Amino acid sequence: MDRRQQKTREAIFVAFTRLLEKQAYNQITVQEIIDEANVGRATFYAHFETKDYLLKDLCDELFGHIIDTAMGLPHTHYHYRCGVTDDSVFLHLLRHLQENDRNILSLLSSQNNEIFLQYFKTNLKKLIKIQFADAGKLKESKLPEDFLVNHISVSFVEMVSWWLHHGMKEAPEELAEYFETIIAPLI
Amino acid sequence: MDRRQQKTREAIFVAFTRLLEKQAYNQITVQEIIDEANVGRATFYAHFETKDYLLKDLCDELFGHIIDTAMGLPHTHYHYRCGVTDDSVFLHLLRHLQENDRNILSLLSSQNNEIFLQYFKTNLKKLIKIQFADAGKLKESKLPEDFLVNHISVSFVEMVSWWLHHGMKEAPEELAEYFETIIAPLI
DNA sequence: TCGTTACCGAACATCTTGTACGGTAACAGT
DNA sequence: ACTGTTACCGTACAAGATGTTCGGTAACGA
Repeated sequence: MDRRQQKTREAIFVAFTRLLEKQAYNQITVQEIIDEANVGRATFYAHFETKDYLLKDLCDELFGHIIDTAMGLPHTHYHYRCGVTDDSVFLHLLRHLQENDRNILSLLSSQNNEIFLQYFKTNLKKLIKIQFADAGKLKESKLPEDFLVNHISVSFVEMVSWWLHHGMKEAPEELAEYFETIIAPLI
Repeated sequence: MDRRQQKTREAIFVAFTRLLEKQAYNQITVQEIIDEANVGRATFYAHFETKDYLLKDLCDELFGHIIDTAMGLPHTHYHYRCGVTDDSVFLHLLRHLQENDRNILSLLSSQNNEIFLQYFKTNLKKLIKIQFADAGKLKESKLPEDFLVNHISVSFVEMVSWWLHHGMKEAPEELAEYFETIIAPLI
């Protein structure tokens, strides 16, 4: 890919991220983005059809990356005794988040957090569905598998949201235990 | 209050709701709202400062109503045996939802559902916090009370969301049992 | 009946959006 | 090093949205 394209795309992402940390998504205009990114108007539209597509592409990069690395991990045994094993996907995700890769934490705790939490959930759901499908873990439960996958994904993401809004006082390991407590009885 | 004001306000709410069922919130313009509601431009701005405030007022009416009626109920004993008692707040809410009061279901299952789910969560959290504070139920748990209140609220609302997106096949009673299954072990 | 007030409709300046086009310079491949 | 390609810039533009103003009309409550 042309180096010029890469730079422009990156500049727009960075500018957009900076704006998202300060303002509500709805209030951000394309004009502000191109001013902040210092690119021409036509250039912006050559890269992204609309502001919404820019958001989508940004999120695909952010969460695609996180989930993909988690995909590579060996599948965890969730109800393995009472504790959380060291290679738990969830603990891995929490640690990964704590590193604030690509300012993902700033976005997840900004006033636009709902948008990003939604993308997070969607991607996490895929991950969990695959993990459970491979492991064949949920057959025993009385609850529909689909319901359970949804519940687990949502619970995790919302726990992260809660964590952020309380100053991230807990260590990832402690949070993982919380999660174990609320999920383990179900599987 | 002047009857003219009531009618205008109601007309705008109805028009706005109709639009929200078809379009994304971001795409809806004030122009469309006043066309659909058949009111003058100046009139709209006399009632609502911005589109965002209109949304806020609408949600306050929708969820304020639902939660207020639930507030009036006697507090439920959640871990009362294994079953859900007939006067469970959650079952009450589910039944109330099923009646589709004020088209709240259309909004909760529209493409704008995230917005409304968020308002739902916020209001439900208040309700649960009060119920638990009065009953003093959560003292025994290892989890922080705040975390637990959040988890319960979020789980309920997301369960409703799941329900809607699957065609509402389950009866409220059945859903209430699902909820009991995922929450009861915690309290 | 009468003073008040909500509404209408039109006009308005200002901003945003998305597109178009010619000129310039960075790029990739030979 | 040369050359054709292509991404970018700057400017301009039409179309439409926003939020406000103002005088006239009619519904309202007392």
